[in-house]
Formats: sequence, C-alpha cells, structure tokens
Amino acid sequence: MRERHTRLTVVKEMIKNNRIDNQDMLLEMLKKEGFTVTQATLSRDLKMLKVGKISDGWSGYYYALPENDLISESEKSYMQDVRRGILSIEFSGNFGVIKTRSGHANSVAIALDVLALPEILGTLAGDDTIFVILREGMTKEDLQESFKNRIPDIQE
Amino acid sequence: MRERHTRLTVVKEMIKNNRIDNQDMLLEMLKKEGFTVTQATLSRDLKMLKVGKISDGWSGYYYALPENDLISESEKSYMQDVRRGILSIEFSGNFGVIKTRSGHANSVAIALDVLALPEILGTLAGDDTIFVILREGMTKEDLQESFKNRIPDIQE
DNA sequence: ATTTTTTCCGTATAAATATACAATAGTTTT
DNA sequence: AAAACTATTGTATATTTATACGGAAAAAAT
Repeated sequence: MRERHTRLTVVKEMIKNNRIDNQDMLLEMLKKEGFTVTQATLSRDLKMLKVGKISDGWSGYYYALPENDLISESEKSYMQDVRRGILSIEFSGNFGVIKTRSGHANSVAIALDVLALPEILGTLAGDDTIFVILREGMTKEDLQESFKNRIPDIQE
Repeated sequence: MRERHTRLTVVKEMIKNNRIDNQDMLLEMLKKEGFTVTQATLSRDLKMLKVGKISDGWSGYYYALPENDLISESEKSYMQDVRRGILSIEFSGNFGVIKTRSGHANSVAIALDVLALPEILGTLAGDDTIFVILREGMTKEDLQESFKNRIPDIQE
C-alpha cells in the first residue's frame, strides 16, 4: 500500500506533459514506470486530481489538469521574475515606485500585469524603475497583503 | 431534419447556463424544449461543440464549453466598452493618447489591458484621456492593425 | 427528373469510465 | 495487544459515452 501519493504525482506529471486520450493509455504508461494498477484505481486517481477531459479542437479529446494547476504553473515563472528583479517598493499616496535590478523593470512590470493584482491599475516601466498606479480605494497595505499571498517569500 | 443547427445553439446555451452532469440530464432538458433526440445524437452534438467535462473542484464533473467560446464571450463585452468609449487615437513616437467620452477612460483602459494587445505595454487612464505606451519595436500601425482585427467596426 | 452525394439521425452495440462491495494493510483508540 | 477505524485497492458490474451500420431526407450534380 502507501503507493497512491507517489503515483498521483506521476500521473499528474504524465497528464501535464503528454496527450493522453484514455485511461488504458495512461495505464500502460504507468506500468512502464513500475506502477501496476487497475483501471478502477486509475479512475479514482483521476477524480482525485480533478482531471478533466477536453476537446483538442479537432476531433478528439484528451485529459487535462484543472485550470488552477496550469495557471499556477505559468504564474510561477512570473513570480520568479518578480522575485528576481525587485529591490524595493515605496509609496506616495496611491502611486508607488518599485526599484528593480538594472534592466529588470520591464519583466517585473509585465509579470505584475499578468498576475493582475486587483490593487494595480497600471504600471510604467523604465530600466530599473517601475511606476505603479493603484486603483482607487486601494492602499499600499492592500497591495502588500496581496503580494504576500501571491509571492510567498518576498521580503518587505 | 434540418434541426441540428438550432439544437446545437440550444445545447450550447444550456451548457453555458446550467450545471449538467451527464447526457441523460441534457436529454431531458432538451425534451422539455421540444427537441426529442437520442443519446447518440446528443453525444455527436457535444463532440461538435467541443464540449469538455471538467471537475467542479469537489466531487463531481460537469460539461463545459471550450475555453475559446467563453473567452470570446467576455471579450465581446470588453470590446463593447472600447467601442462605446473611444473617440480618437493620436500618436507621438511610441506613446499614444486616446481620447474618450468623459468618464469612460477607465473602462476603456481596463478593456485594453484585458484584451492584452501585444503592442501595448501599459496604459494610464484619467477621466477622458488614456496614455498608452507601446512595447519596443511596435508602431502605431501595428496597433491600428491589431485594433481592426480585434474590434471590427471601429472608425479611424 | 434521375442519380449521386451529403447530412442527419436512430438502433444496437462497443468502448470508456465510475462505483458497490469486499478484502487487506495501516493507524488509532482503548 | 485487541478492537475499531481508515485508507487503498481489486473484482465485478453499472453507468456513461462513442460509434458502426443502415436508412431517409435534403442538396448537388448530371
């Protein structure tokens, strides 16, 4: 026993990286990796992972991880951009100035746009400085809170 | 015969507006609307609409329209915002100034952000004016082209 | 107008997926 | 440590979905 957890991780990875049309296909791939289970077990695994089956836009269907799992993947890379580039944030009213490492302002600003934090109305990036405009009603504290939630290990 | 097209429209609407777990459920709903078909036909309809079956994040699964169908729906509303608000666009180098009807700058700017036109780096909205910064390498013409593609009936 | 082709759909059945039930191994409680 | 509970799985089967086949209506071609 006590196999499920590792198997779930493998299954998730397989679904993320391959086009898989049905459970039998997945079953075979698993067997090759040393996980010999039945279709019933796999069906339960997929339900646990909240895997969906979606159209390929043509004539077939394949398994896909839930939106969240995918988004968080691409978000991760943007969060990396932010973490790598950012040096400091200071505010004046509802305007903020972010200092970044030289040349990083653009990538950080793009990342902030993509992350679409509700507090930010827009950004303007130079080479090492980003000008941030908060939405009306939002405060510096709101943004910092939001930051901490979305970008775990950022230091104030 | 010649029923399919109208039925597909109805099915699409039903899937968009209701949580539907399986084809039998949909079959019943259709019957109530006067479309009496078999499960086989419905299965074909769903494939045609590229409907997927995704997790509700809890313990069940339901039908969902493909990403594109949903996005284009929400995009429509943003494009409306742009169409309704915009008055003129003028450029100076890689900066643009969009004049909007009073009070509309914000909604137009948000729409532009959401539409994520590849030419636009960022926007700053006042009350009736939006400041647009183009990404490096992009020209006024690129943006106008992109506009025409995304927002059909806009006049120059 | 007749033939050919295409579209649409039902019936029957195959294929794919989910689950009720029972068994076994691990955990927790007493 | 025995009892009670929980988690994980397989077997068998139920449920759900897809499709092979054939027929009929509509459309296109001749």
